[in-house]
Amino acid sequence: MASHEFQPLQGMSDIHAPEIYLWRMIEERARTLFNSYGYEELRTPSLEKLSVFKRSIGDATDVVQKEMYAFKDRGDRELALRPEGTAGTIRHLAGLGEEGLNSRVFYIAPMFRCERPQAGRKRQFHPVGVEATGVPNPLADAECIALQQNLLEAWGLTGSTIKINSRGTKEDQKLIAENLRELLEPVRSDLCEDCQRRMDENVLRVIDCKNPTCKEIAATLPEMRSFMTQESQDYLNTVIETLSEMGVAVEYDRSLVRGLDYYVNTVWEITHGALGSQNSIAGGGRYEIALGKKGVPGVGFAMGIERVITSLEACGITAEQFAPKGGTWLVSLGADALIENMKLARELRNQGVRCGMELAAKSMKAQMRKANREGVERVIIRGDEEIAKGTVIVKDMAEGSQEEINLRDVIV
RNA sequence: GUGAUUGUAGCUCAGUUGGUUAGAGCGCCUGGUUGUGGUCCAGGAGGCCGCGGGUUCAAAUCCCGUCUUUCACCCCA
Repeated sequence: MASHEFQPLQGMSDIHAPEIYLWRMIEERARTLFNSYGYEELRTPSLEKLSVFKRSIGDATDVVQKEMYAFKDRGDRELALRPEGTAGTIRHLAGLGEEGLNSRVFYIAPMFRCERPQAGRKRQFHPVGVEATGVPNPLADAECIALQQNLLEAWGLTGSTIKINSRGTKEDQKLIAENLRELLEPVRSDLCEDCQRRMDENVLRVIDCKNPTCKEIAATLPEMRSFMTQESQDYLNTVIETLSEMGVAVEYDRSLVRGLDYYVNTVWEITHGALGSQNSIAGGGRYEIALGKKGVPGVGFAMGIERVITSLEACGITAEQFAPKGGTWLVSLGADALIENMKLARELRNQGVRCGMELAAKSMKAQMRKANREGVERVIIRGDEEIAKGTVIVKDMAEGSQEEINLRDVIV
């Protein structure tokens, strides 16, 4: 492990057993649930034209400006590894014409961001996300959040909180920004350095600054929604009320903003206490993404599998619980038995039995030790005697008992 | 990008103020009489002490660089 010759790149990891079984559980249950909601799986390329991300995520966002793996290929084309899933998904859907403007798709795929790794942040990370396109409808937003709630339940994850807010329409956002700047200007020098910068670049972010002084100042500001049109306020209220009807608990959070440019109206976030500084396991929201001539309206979310796993582990859910166990181990005594067991293993495996055997000539003791470590339920022992008689010895590993039976009785 | 932090056997870690052949536990392998696991006992294999420079008679130990780990800021999943 010390030699970096065998290490993956910084912030990237090999996902192997037993952890992989937790990944598979998460992915399988997500696919099943998405299917029940009528979502189709979509796999877009990991590499896209840089412009796909610039236009949808926002040219000025940190994600685009300093976090993307962007480069020119041999043909001098500007490309980037996807830093998130929505842009590529919408690129695909927009290309479908009318049909794409009313679709439901999900993805489970690696994304890349060249940042300094830290708890809950890898350079290659794996969100599971959904996108539902269609004209803005608060019921669609509510259903999307309800789906997410179902997903958490399916995984067995408890102790998370769903926070919700609205950023209003694009027009509202302009008004909000203007008003906030005006209100903040007199106290500009009291804000932290970052927030003074944010005032010019992205005022909304001042609202969710962690700095105590900024927090105090933010608390004195009117809620964002007070600058929105009545229609926008009603939209948010309908989402919250619908969720309440459906029995999904959400928490209105006036300081929730989220960073990507494409968000309009509803935005939400799911946090979990086990996570540390990067405490959000999921983010979502309604968006309006301009690609080509038309804007694609939709709603969606992304949940980081790495962060979900950290949260699950805090709930006492481990990968070992999902590791395959049981099955049969074949012990061979002598060269003939080895070949005979190769044939028997094949038949058992064809029947779906998890079946293993040592392929090299090893002592019986070594073979039994291996069987024990594999955690199999039974061991089948064969030597020259048994082959001559057409029998096998079957040993129950938990009981320690064994009996000799006919070979043909092994294969049901 | 900024600021800390880590790096010694497969894994978790010891390694004293620089000083002989670098240790432990777990794991692994082989045995404990003919073909029987999990417990026990005995033995064994396995280390460019992250990498590259430097200081020194002497470096795992001190200095510099580099890569990596972990954590925080920024930002986000």
